[in-house]
Amino acid sequence: MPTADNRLDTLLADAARIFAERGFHGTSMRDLSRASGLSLSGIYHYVESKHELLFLIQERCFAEVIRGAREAVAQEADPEARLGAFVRHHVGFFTGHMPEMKVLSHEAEELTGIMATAIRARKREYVAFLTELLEQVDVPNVSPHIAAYALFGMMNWIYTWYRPGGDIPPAHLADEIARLFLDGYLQPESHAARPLAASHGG
Amino acid sequence: MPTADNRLDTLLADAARIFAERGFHGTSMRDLSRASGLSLSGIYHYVESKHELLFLIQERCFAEVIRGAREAVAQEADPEARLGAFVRHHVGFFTGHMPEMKVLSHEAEELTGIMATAIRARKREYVAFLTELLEQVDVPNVSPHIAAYALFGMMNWIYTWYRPGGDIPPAHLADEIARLFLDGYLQPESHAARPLAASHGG
DNA sequence: GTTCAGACCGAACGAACGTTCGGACGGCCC
DNA sequence: GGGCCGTCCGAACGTTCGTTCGGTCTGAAC
Repeated sequence: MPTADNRLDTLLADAARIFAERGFHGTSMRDLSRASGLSLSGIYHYVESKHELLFLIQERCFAEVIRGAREAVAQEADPEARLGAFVRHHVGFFTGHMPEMKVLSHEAEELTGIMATAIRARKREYVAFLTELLEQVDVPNVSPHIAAYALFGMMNWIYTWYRPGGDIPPAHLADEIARLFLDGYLQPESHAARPLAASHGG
Repeated sequence: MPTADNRLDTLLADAARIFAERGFHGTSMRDLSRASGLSLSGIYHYVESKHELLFLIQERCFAEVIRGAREAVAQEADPEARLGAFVRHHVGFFTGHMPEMKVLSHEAEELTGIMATAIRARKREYVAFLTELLEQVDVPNVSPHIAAYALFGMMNWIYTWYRPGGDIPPAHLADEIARLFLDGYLQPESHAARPLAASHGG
């Protein structure tokens, strides 16, 4: 017998899965009814609108990924290590929550009004957090602004090609992306052996 | 007096702009009618369906970006320089054709059947081209497969944050991304002065 | 002057959409 | 046992959707 909270949780999980598969506009409330086992009108007992479903998925996902990132980064002292921890956490979280993170990445422009404002604030918070980490690593002539968005691009693009359960383990993907961003593709030997890149064993 | 070819060209350009603004599913044929100056039924004189509009935008865009990439790469002999040329061309093309490239990146899963097959073939061709360039740069312990998608992520994510006409010139963005991918964020001095990174003046 | 094809439009089609409404059912309180 | 609230549903609402149909207009061909 499901509690009210559980019911909303599973409804959001189902909705995230279908939104990820067919897109927000490509999904009908009838699709969600079929997927969740609730009737069409029954869904409206838990949310006020289709847009609120999208909002709740994005809001909860942002809250969780931001909290996890702060925890992961707090365990490192060295600026480079903190940066590496952020990347590995983000990629790990992404591969572990593909539907929600795809909905977060791909349906970023579907909300309007107060819901859009709230999500934009979360996004600014998360981007600012990464930007600060980048600024604390002292490198000359590099824009932390561009670097932040380039890094998010490397990481968020995952949803377009990566399939969990394939032949790339999530931890390996996280290490590769962290190493690519920090050391670059040309990867001089002097850096290939850095503790950061080697700490997860390749 | 517009010729038939011109009319289709401007229709596709208008459609790409609106698709980029509101998304494929978020755009109605009535929106396109308003934006193009054609009547609702008049659009169907040029295309058979809304999906064919999307297909033509994507097919033409892929053809153009692939042709341009081959040209740009052909002018360099050194593998690293060819890789850099690919990145700078892709980013330059992206910033110069934002609506079409956003539609290409963001509406990649909306087509079905024979149209989807054709676009997927183009995509495979383009990804394979970059993968070959990556393989010709001899670096140990790096997966060209992951590197290709990471690089496309850095570059294609542009549409979510970059605004042409802002304070980042397209050429500067292209240089920064090329440098980030090749040398990494930590960018040791030994590589900061490499001819490739310096060739476009930073 | 008639024919004809290409370019284009107004009005309408059936289907699908998000949402609403009135009510049914079951357990808890008094 | 009667009232009540939370949970959930079937049926329908009005709107919007992609697409179609029957037509008009223009300019070239003969």
